[in-house]
Amino acid sequence: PPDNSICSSGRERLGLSFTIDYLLFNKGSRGSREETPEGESERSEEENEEGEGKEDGEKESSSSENPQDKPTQSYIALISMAILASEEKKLLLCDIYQWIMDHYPYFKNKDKNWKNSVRHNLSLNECFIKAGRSDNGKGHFWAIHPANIQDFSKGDYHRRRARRRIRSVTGQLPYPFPTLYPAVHRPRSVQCWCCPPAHQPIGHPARIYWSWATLPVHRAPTLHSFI
DNA sequence: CAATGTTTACAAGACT
DNA sequence: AGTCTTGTAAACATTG
Repeated sequence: PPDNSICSSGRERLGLSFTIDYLLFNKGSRGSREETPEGESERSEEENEEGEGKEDGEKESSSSENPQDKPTQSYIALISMAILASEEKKLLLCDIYQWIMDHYPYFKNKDKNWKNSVRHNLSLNECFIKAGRSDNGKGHFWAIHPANIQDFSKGDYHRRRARRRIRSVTGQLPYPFPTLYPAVHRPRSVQCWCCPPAHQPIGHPARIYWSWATLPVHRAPTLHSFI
């Protein structure tokens, strides 16, 4: 599917085969995207991606295991699955709890330590980012760093790779950024962010960037990028 | 106050 | 062997 906000060279530079915009605006046709070149850098990272065909994100849950057994998936995996299974690819903390309990009965009627671990993982791992406040102002939506969506949606939750990818996109840590994922009302006609008009001074973005994740690699995000 | 979020510490395994 | 990842625990801050 065409993504008219990002030209192919820009996408290539980013090493991303889709963006959060893609996820928000092209629901339903997921998974049919071409592979990213991604040839470099990732070399020795194992390729044991068995989690392949979980197209619908739901059904695989705890499947064959005894529901009372602790899931073998890491917290990163559980949180990511919850988020990716949501309509808008973002969830409140309480919804993440709920999804995990719904899909992994092990966590039901368990003490709260696992919730502490969930919060700990959300805070600690760069692959999880805050995506706006909740409606009631209490807490944030949590989303997956766009640089990780591709891997995570394939069931590849390796953090080392995840971290490298984030840094390769942003050139720095993901925080602090003032605006995350405000993209819902983005006009479809916006021109490609990575190819500004010729008259535009270099390094001076002329138009609003819709999420820091879509910033070109060669231009480090700054506060001005979001205003 | 309870829920949420951040941070530190430590141990066990996995990885390089 | 050193580093990284993951899970667990816990202290503490923030927020409604």
